[in-house]
Amino acid sequence: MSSGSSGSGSAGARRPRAKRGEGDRLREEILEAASGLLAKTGQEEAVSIRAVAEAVGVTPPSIYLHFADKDQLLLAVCEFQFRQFDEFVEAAVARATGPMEQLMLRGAAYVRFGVEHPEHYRILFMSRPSAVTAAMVDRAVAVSGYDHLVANVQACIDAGLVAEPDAELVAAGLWVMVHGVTSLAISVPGFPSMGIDPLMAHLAGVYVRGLGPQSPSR
Amino acid sequence: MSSGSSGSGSAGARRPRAKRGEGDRLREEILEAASGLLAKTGQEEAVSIRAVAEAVGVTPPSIYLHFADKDQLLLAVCEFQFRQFDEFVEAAVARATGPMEQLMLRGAAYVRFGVEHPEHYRILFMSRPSAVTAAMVDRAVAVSGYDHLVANVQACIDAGLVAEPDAELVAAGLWVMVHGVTSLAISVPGFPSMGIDPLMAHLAGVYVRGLGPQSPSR
DNA sequence: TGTACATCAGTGAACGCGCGTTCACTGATGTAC
DNA sequence: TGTACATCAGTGAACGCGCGTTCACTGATGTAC
Repeated sequence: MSSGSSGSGSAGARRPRAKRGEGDRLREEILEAASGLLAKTGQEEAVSIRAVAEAVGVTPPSIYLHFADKDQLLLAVCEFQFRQFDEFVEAAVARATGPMEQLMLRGAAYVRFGVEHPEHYRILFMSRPSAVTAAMVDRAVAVSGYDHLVANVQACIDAGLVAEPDAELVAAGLWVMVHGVTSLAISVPGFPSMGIDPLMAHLAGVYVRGLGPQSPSR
Repeated sequence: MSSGSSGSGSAGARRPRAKRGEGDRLREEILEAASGLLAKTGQEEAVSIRAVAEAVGVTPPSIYLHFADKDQLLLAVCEFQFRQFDEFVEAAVARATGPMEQLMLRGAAYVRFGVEHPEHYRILFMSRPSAVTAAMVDRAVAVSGYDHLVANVQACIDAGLVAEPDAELVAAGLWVMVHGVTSLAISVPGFPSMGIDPLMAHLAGVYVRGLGPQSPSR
């Protein structure tokens, strides 16, 4: 680490300086490096200004050329993650042939993303709400997953596949289920004992039967 | 803060020294102070050796008379929380007259605890698994909630109230639901838009109908 | 074609801070004779 | 009853560290004349 001389091999090699108009390239590289750090170290605290700078191959003050302070950097990372999450889910859903199949694919993709990128998932849906993130999470949830989910549920209702008429209520319930599976799976070692797929199959079965077109409770 | 002189009023007043045999009293006070800090500040990072010491009214090195290092302190705090959580749920469940009512009360108490003590809940069920906590969470989950839940589900099955014969599977599904509601409620501002009680009622209704004694899917 | 100059991406050294932890110590409490 | 001593709860000062952030700067790239 503190080996002294010229230094080209260490952790992050010094990257070539950007050309005149390409100042924004560093911004993207910073976001990617921060995401990579998150995935690699598995700890949000590992994303420090200094660590990100080193990963990019740049000195800490350079970060401030693109982000006002650490909060703004983390917020941008969060936005970056939301975009990736949304793309992942929409890609998985694209091949569905009907609204119910789409709903199932959506849920499966949601869980898969979370389990495969636990640290990113934590940032998106498990971090403490703070003044700085509140506004953006609010917006991002609206923009990315949630509206798509509500529309998907509404399509199921319109097709007569779901008896409960309140799409928002059903969407909230479905979110609870996929989020519950995902967050327990990445937080509680050994959960679920029977494996994620059997649990998801059980939940989907129960939920579909419980919601299905036979008359609801009242 | 840095007002200088003798200092009796500041944040934590210097507490009287324990009598000869009562060294363990400080240990309890440290755990309570750490829990209090967690609840008051709403941030796990606020629980530093120095902050806890100040809250108790003692100097930082005193902590080391009772805990080998910070990890051991946090682990003990975690244990302390699990005990409180378990007591809370079992107290709420005590008044139930049948296994299904007990199950409902259990779920409601679980969610209530989490919503009322979000930081404690985060520590118990939402923190990153680490080598030091893995063993203890594993044990604590077994000891406190989970076994009780499985037994409760089994009682419902035995009473013919639930058709699915796999108690562990149903218990996992129920945990997913209450955890999903709780953790989204404390992480996503504005969730659920319809309020926790209507959402819980919806989920309970769907789940009970889906699991109920009418024939399961196959 | 050549030179002076503005721009802009990035550097290097330093700041003050709070942290976990260590170490030699102090002084009240209890015990042995 | 009195005195020397062991015990033990806790102190005070200091350590080295990594952090976010700042400031004056450098030197390559492009532009005007």
